[in-house]
Amino acid sequence: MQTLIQLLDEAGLFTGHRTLRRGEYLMLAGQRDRNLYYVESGTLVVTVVINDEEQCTRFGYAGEVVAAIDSQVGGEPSKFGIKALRKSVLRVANYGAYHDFMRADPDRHAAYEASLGWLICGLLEREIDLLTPSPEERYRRVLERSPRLFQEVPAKYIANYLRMTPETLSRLKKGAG
Amino acid sequence: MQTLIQLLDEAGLFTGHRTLRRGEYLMLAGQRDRNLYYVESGTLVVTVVINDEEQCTRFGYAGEVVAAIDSQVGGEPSKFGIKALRKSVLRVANYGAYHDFMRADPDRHAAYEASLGWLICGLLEREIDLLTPSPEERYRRVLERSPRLFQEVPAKYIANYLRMTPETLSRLKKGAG
DNA sequence: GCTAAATCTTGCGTTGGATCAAGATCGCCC
DNA sequence: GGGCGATCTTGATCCAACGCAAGATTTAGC
Repeated sequence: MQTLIQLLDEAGLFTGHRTLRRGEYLMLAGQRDRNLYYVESGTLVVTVVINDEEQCTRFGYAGEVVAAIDSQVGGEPSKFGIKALRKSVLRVANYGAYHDFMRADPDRHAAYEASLGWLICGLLEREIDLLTPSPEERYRRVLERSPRLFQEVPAKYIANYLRMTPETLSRLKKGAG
Repeated sequence: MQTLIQLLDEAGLFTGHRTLRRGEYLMLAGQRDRNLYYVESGTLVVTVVINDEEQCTRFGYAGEVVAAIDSQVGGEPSKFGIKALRKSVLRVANYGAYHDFMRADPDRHAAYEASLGWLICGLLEREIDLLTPSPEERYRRVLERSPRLFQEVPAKYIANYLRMTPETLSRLKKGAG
């Protein structure tokens, strides 16, 4: 079966590559970004600044697609920034072109809508994680669902993502294996 | 301009009414529900059970539409329950029929996709609220954006929604006007 | 309108996670 | 592969929010 990325590639939607060093920003909060990025290698983090603190909202692993979703929907500058956690190589496509391409064919259109549905389910899951009162419970929930997170992302980002300090996460790891 | 509800009504999509007493459940978590509900009057709360505790994830006010979104997308039983906070009257439509109706016409289809987009933006906003570390800040963020919440929903539900105890919310109200 | 129940407020003791600090370890870059 | 900055661990202290309880107030239902 053909992957989405192969499909986009054959359709000539990718306009180029982008290489990021560790710590380099793909985009800053407050900017309008009209692209979609396929992560060929590396790891990205999507952040939002709350009270002058950078908070992690999700991660982009190799093989995944990232974009400033809120900016594509509302047309406004995005609230989110995206930063490379290590040297990363991305393929770039225009989001509007992707959008039009997906809507041009009934099957692709259905796939596009399905992807929105999964995105929504992911956000609902994330909301449940964040509503979970105990740090240990949050840790265990996410550990079970996203093993990749703990393999590829430095602990201090995981701690921030889990709404706790790095110290607390470190103690949880020790206690709960 | 014609509202979405008028459109659905004229298309004959509403199959009936449902009246709920205060405290009565429209649906329980773990059930599959294939309907969409228009809130004619009253107020609903969407909850999820975490560690035997009911947590509020959002509210349904008069004039709004609620549904077990995750259940419509994944086809699985929903993680969410929906309860009436007061006597409420709903109009009921089959979600699949609504879905097909919206996809049958290009304009409606575009409106349907736009509604998914706004849903996503709302969930992103909610994530930012929940990531906000200080209870006072969370209170002020939501107060500014959702005045209706504080008019129509008992404080203990608001406190739960804001990830704090009713006591803490009560003290914040006193302090911050 | 009256009554009962649910909700909200306020005070106070407790505590879990934050903060601060110091040392150990990791891993990136040259 | 070695040096060094960044990250991670561990311990000690602190404080903001929680939990409990009791009284005031509101609201629902008859």
